[in-house]
Amino acid sequence: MNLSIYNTLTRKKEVFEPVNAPNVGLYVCGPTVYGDPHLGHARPAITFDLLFRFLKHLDFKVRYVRNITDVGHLENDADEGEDKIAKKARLDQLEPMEIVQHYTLRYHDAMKMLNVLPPSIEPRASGHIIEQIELVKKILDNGFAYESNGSIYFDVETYHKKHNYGKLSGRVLEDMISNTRDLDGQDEKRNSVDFALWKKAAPEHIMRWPSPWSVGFPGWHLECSAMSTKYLGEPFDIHGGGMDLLFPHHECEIAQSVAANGKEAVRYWMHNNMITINGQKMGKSLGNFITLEELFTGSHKMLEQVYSPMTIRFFILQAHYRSTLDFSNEALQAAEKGLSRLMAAGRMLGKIKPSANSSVDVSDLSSRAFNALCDDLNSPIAVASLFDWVRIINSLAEGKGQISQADLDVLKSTFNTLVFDVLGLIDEQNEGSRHAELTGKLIEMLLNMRLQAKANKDFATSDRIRDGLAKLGVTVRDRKDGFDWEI
RNA sequence: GGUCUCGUGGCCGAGUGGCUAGGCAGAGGUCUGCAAAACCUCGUACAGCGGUUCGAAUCCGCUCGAGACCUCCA
Repeated sequence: MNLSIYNTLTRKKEVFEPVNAPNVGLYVCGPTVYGDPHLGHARPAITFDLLFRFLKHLDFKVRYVRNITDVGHLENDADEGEDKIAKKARLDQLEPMEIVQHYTLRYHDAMKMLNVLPPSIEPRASGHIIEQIELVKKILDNGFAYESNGSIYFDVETYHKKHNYGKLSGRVLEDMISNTRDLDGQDEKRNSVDFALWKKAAPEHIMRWPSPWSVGFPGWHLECSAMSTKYLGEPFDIHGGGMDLLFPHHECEIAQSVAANGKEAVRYWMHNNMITINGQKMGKSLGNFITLEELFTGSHKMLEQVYSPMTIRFFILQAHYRSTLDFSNEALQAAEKGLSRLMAAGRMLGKIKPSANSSVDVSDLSSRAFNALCDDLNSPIAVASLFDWVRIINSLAEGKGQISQADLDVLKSTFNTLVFDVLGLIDEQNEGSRHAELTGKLIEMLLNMRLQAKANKDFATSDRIRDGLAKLGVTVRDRKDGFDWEI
């Protein structure tokens, strides 16, 4: 079974063939670090973490590059637009790099909690000014950019005469020109659709670097073009990001690559869809976003309860990455319950006693899940198939049906591979700290005493133990041959 | 206004020209000292109206509705 992925460029699913197998180059647009990471950030992070993990599972050698945007991302496209980082620094009276450091660490913390693997390389825009200047030079030399008052702009119309500006987003340049509103402060540009490659910095601007044209800073779109090809070569395999970056960001990346090198740098473009809240996009500018920390601590007025990082991860995996996903307490609670059932079944696997023969077909179970992931990362189908396993595991645990030792071993290892390695879920109850281990042993000691009490028909003691544990948040479930518990 | 996407049972969400995912919630049952869990059974849903077809929720057209992008956003 081959992996196929939906390529935004061609609008269809294509069989994935790396340029240089078994190596795979993957670039994903990371965050602009000027605020706390929110639920929206979790979507691409988890989507491409799944891709990263699955590619590795398929024995590809993946170099995963995810950038940190720490300069050049303007508030808007008008020339007066302020750099997001610089603005935050001004408001908080901090060095821009303090802002960058603070929110980069916050982002890393959140990613770790979501069990998102760190990328192979995490380059920063500010660390690649030289590469970006070189790229601007090439584009200028090839006649696709012009200087204006110390700033360099990409000449979209000239580019479009030879190439197709809009091929990724499906936009028609002529329409865009006629439909663009007049914005203030665009005097430097020849055309409203032109975008900045290099901006001359105002005197009060702190983040500034020398260049042949002015002391200034690079344009936002430039960093991804410069950093992706620096580390992944040209062309490289997969470029990912949120759908909202499709235009203009990724369209401009293509234009920059073609203008500089005469060819496109990316073979497969992948875009995750948005998370919505009450049917509307959750976004910074709309002010309706929930930060990941608020979710983990339940501290947001819209949240009815705390949602664990794994609940968020599972919630996101239960939808296909190209669909919008609507946030609600109800949906998140459903995900939480489903996940806990899945994890309980995983723990139950260790308690199943093998028989001489099997009444279940183990190989059949795994193929459905892995085939689904091969089909453009269809994680919802993969997850759905897991629940077939859950039913079988629970039935086996109750002594209904039989499984041989060999099949049981296969079942365990496939379950672990799929659930923990590929989907990247964590059994939060089994998180193995020494405290957790001790707690588990204490709980089991109490439950064994309760078992004894039950055997003696001392239900008063038995209930006292169960109720006491319940008050501490430990759910007890009686089983034929003992008990099961969950925090 | 332009470009595009979507409209699936109480909720979330897959899928697809004929074999009616899955989760959560709900109903009944089995088990159990009780409870919970687990297991079994139960919902014939695909916005509306036409058309194509032996057959469409799945393809086409129209209507209505929602959203995204077109300015920063994952």
